[in-house]
Amino acid sequence: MIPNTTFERLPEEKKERIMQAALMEFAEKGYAAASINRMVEKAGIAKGSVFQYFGDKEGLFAAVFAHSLEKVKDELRKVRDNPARTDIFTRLAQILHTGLDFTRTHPLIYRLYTHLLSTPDMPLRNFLLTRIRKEGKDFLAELLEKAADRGEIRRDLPMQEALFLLEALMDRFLLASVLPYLGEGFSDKKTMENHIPGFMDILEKGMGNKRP
Amino acid sequence: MIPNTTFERLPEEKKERIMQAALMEFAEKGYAAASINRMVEKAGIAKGSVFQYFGDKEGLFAAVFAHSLEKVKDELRKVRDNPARTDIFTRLAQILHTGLDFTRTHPLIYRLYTHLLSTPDMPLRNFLLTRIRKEGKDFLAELLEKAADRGEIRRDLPMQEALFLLEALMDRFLLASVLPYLGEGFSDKKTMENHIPGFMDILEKGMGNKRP
Amino acid sequence: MIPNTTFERLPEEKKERIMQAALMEFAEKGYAAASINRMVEKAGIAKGSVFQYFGDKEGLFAAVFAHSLEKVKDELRKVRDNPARTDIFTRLAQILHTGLDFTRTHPLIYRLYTHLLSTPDMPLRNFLLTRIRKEGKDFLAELLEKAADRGEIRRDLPMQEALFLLEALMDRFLLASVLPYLGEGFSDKKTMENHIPGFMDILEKGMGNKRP
Amino acid sequence: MIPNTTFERLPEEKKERIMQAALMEFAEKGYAAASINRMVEKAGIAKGSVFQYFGDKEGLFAAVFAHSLEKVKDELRKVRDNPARTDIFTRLAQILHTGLDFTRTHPLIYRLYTHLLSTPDMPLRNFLLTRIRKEGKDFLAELLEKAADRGEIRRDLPMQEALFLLEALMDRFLLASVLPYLGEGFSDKKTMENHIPGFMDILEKGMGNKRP
DNA sequence: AATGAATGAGGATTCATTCAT
DNA sequence: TATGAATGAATCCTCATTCAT
Repeated sequence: MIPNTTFERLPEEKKERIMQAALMEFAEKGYAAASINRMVEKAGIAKGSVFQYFGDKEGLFAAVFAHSLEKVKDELRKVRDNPARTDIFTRLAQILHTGLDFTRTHPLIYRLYTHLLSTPDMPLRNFLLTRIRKEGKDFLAELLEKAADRGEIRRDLPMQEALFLLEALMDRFLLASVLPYLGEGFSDKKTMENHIPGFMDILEKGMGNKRP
Repeated sequence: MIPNTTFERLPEEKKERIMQAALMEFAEKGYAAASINRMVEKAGIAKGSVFQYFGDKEGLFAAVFAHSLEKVKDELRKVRDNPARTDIFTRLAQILHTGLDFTRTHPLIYRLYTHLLSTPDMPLRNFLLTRIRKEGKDFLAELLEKAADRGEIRRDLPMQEALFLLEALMDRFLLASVLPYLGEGFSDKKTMENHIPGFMDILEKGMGNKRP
Repeated sequence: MIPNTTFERLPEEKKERIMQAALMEFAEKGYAAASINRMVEKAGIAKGSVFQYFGDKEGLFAAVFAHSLEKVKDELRKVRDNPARTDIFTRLAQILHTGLDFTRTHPLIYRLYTHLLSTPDMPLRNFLLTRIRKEGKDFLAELLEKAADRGEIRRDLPMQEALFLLEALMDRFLLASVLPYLGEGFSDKKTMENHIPGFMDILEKGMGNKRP
Repeated sequence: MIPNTTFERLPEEKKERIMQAALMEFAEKGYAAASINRMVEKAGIAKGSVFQYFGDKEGLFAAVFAHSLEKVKDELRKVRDNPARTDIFTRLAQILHTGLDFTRTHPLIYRLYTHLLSTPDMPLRNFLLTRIRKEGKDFLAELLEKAADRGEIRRDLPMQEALFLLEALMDRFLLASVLPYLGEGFSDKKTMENHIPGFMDILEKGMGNKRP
C-alpha cells in the first residue's frame, strides 16, 4: 500500500523508460484496459518489479500521472513566466502555440487526460482531475481578470461563460492535434497553427473592447 | 462474424432491454473494459444469445452504436425541421437547449461518444466517428452558410474557425452536462441553461453583423 | 457472489469427483495453501469451471464443507436412531466405534475439521465451527442428561467438565485415527478399537453410579 | 541450505525481534501461507537477511520451532522440578494451571503446535512433532508410573488409555484457552481455571485408588 | 432459436529466492 | 555482513467465445 522509494532511486534512464511504457499503455487503452503484461514487455523489466515499485496498478497509474503533471506544469510555467507585456489576445494566441508545442512533444499525456475526462470510474479521477484542471483554469481565470483590469475586454462580458468558452476551445484544439478525425483541416498538426489567427479574430470581436 | 437477422425479429421490449444493458456497460467502462457477463446479467438473457445475435463483442458494440445513432438523428431531425424562421444565434441557443434535453434523456449515449473520442484503438472507431460527426458538423456548417447568405454574420468571418469553435462549445457544453468536475457552475445540469444567453452574447459579438 | 445452481445440476459422478478433489486439497493443505490449480488438475476439469460453479475459492470451500457436513450428519443420524436401549457407557463405546468407521471412510473430512480448528483466519471459520460443533455437542449433552435422568451417572458429577472431557477424548481419538504420530499404539487405525474398553472403564469409574 | 552461525551472533534483542515476528506469521497462517515479506516488514530487517541467516523458509521455520521448544522445555522444567511431594491428581491440577500460564504467556507457540498437528505435509513435521510430544508424553508417563508405584492409582487402571486420556484433556484444555469457539464456558481464558477441580474430580474417581 | 456449461488465455498480484553492491 | 532490487513462477479470478443440448 505505502509505495517505497525504490523507484525513485532507479537510474534516470530506466525510470524514464518505465514511465514512457506505462504512459503509452494508459494513454492508448485507458486505465482498465491497460495491460501490465504489455507494459513490462515494452519496458523490458520483470513483472514483479512493477509491484515492487508502485504497489499495484493504481499506484502505477498515479505515478504516471504525477510524472506527466510535472511536465504540464513545466510548460505552464514557461507561459506564465513569459515577461512579454502584451494584450490578452496575443497571449491567448501564444498559449495555443505553446499548447501545440506541448502536444507535439507529449501527445500521450494529453490522451491520458482525455481518458480521465471520459471515464467516470477511473481511480483517483476526481482527485486528479481537480488537480490538473485547477492548473489550467486558474491560469485562464487570472488572465481574464487582469485583462478586465486593464480594460482590454468589454465591461459587460459574461465572465463565467467566457472562461468556459476559452477552456472549450483550448481543449478541443489540443485534442484535435492529438487524435485524428476531429475535422478536416484540423487533423493535420502541422497546419493547425494557421487557424490560430482566425480564432483570435473571433474572440477579440466577441470579447474585446475595441471600437470598430 | 456476419450478424444474422435474429435480433431484428425479437420483440421490441426485449430488443430495447438488451440495447439498454449493453449501452450501460459500454458507456460506463469503455469498449475493452466492458463485460458481456455483466451485460447479460443486467439484461436477463443467456450469454450465448449475444453471440447468436451479434457474432462477437465488436458486433454488439456496432449494434449499440447504430441504435444510439438513430436516437441522435431523431433529435437532430427535430431541430432541423424546426420551422421557426429566426436568426442563427437564436437557433444556436435552441440547439444548445435541445442538446441539453438530449443528454438529460440519453446521458449514456453521450458518454459512449466521449469514449469513442478518447480511445484510439476502439474497433470501428474511425468509421463510427466519421458517421456521427458528419451528422452534427454538416448541420452546423449548413447553418453557418445560410446565415452568411442572409447576412446575419459578418463578411470577413473565418468560417472554418467559427465552425470549429461552435463544435467545441457544443461538445464541451454537453460533456459538462454529463460528467462531473468540469467547472463550478457547470456541473449542475439544472442551472446550465442559465449560461446559454451568455454564450450567445459572446458569439453574436464575435461573429455577428450587428452595428453597435 | 451468488452461487448459481450450475454445480447442482451436474451428473452425480462429476460432482463427486470435484468435491473429492477439492476436499483433498483443503484437507491436506488448509484453506490458504490449497491450490485451485492442483485441484482442477486432479478433478480433470477446466479452471474456469470452478469459478462458474462456486464463485470464488471461499465459495468452493463452503461447498466442500457443506458436502462434508452432510456426511457427518448421516453418520450421527445412524448413531442417534440406534434403537438400542443400553446404558450411556455402552453407547459411548458405540459412538467411538462409529466415529472410527467414519474416519476410516472419510479421513479427509476429519482433517478438514482440524484445519478449521487450528486456523484462526479461515473464512467462515466461526460460522462453520459453530454449525459442526453444535451437531456433536448437543448430541453428547443430550446423552449425558438422559443418563442423569436414568440415574446412570453419579449425582455430583460436574456436568460441564464431563462434557468437555468426552469431547476431548472423542476428538483426539478420531484425530489419532487420521493423522500419524499421536502416540505409539494409537497411530494404527486397525488396533485402535482395542483401546475402547479401556476408555470406558475409566469413564465408568469416573462418572458412573456403580457401587464397587 | 546449511544455516551458518550468523544469526546466533546477533544481538539478543534483534534475535528476539526476528523470532517473534516469524512466530506470529507461522502461528497465524500456518507454514505454507506464511509470508516472509510480511515477516521482515514486521521485524524491520532486510529480506535478504532471512536467507542469509536461515537458508530458506524451511530453515526459518525450524529455527522458530527450536526457539519455541526451548520455552516449552523451560516451562516443563518448572513443573518437573517442583519439589512438592503431592499425589498425582494435585500434580495434574498444577500442570493444568501451569499450562494455562504458558498459553497465556505464549499463545502463539501453542497455535504453532496445532498447525503442526493438522497439516500433514508441513516440512519437518514428523521430526518436530516427535520431539515436542516426547517431552510432554514422557513426562506424563513418568508421572503415572510413579503414582502407580506409590499406590495412588488403582491397580487395574489401563495405563495406555489413561495416558491417552490425560493427553487429550491437556491438549484440548490448552487449545480452548488459545482459540475461540470451542464451547461456551471454555472460551474465556479467565474462568477456565474454575473447571480444573471438576476435571480432577472425574479423573480421581476414574483412575484413583480411593475407597468411597 | 435459445440456452448455459465448458474452456483456457490473460488479468493483477504475491511470493520465495538470488545476487550485486 | 547486510541490504534490497530483480525475477518469474504461481496465486486467484474474469473474460469472450464455442458448442452440445
